[in-house]
Amino acid sequence: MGVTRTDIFSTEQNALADLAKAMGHPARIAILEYLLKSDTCICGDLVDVLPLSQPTVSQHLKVLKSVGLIKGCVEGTRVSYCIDREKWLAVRNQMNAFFDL
Amino acid sequence: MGVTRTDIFSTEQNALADLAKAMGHPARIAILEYLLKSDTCICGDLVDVLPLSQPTVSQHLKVLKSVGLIKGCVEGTRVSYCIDREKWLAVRNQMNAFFDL
DNA sequence: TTGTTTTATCGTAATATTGCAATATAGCAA
DNA sequence: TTGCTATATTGCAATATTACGATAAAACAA
Repeated sequence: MGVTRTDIFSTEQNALADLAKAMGHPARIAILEYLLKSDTCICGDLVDVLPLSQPTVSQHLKVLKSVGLIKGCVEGTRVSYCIDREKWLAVRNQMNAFFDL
Repeated sequence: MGVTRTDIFSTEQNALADLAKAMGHPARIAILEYLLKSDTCICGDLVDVLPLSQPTVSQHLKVLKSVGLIKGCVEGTRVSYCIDREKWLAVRNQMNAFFDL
């Protein structure tokens, strides 16, 4: 019915699935790659770099933020996003653990 | 419009996103975990193990097979699925490379 | 104050996903 | 052949996702 049965799975299974889902769009992969490269954590540039509209980029950023992979730092009128390094390492370990099962 | 703009991203970005997307459902995580544990690569049991209908399980298996994470081995009326170990290692490396960027 | 810039949100249309009942298909047994 | 078992496919309804134009909100400049 278009709705995922999260209730019948473990917290860990849902968490891993949510992370994977957030990474399950090429635009979000591109955004993560861009943020990984630029430690300066620029945001508005993403709209220039990606051939997507500003609302669409904003939407993708929201998805990535919702799972904690990135953080938004407000700086005046601008919001500069950056990788949440702590979460990033945690997710890396989570992925490693899964693929080493 | 519900349709992902794959054309504006690289093959690598789309490939990684497709893999993540396939992993982006708790039922598919559960299926992968089950197949990782049972080297005997049973299939029909998945329908008993998971509180999902047979068509739904079959659908999830199809998604995992489409990205190559699992293989289906026909054995009479039964089809026993198993992890594609070669692909599994490749994906693990792909993920590692991404998270080590 | 009024403008400008930047980002977020709203509203909407098109498409995708999820889940299941019903049915089809394939292999085997009798 | 018929019947049984196991899996795949079809069809459908409900919901989710994607994308973008329009607009709102927030901070700053003049």
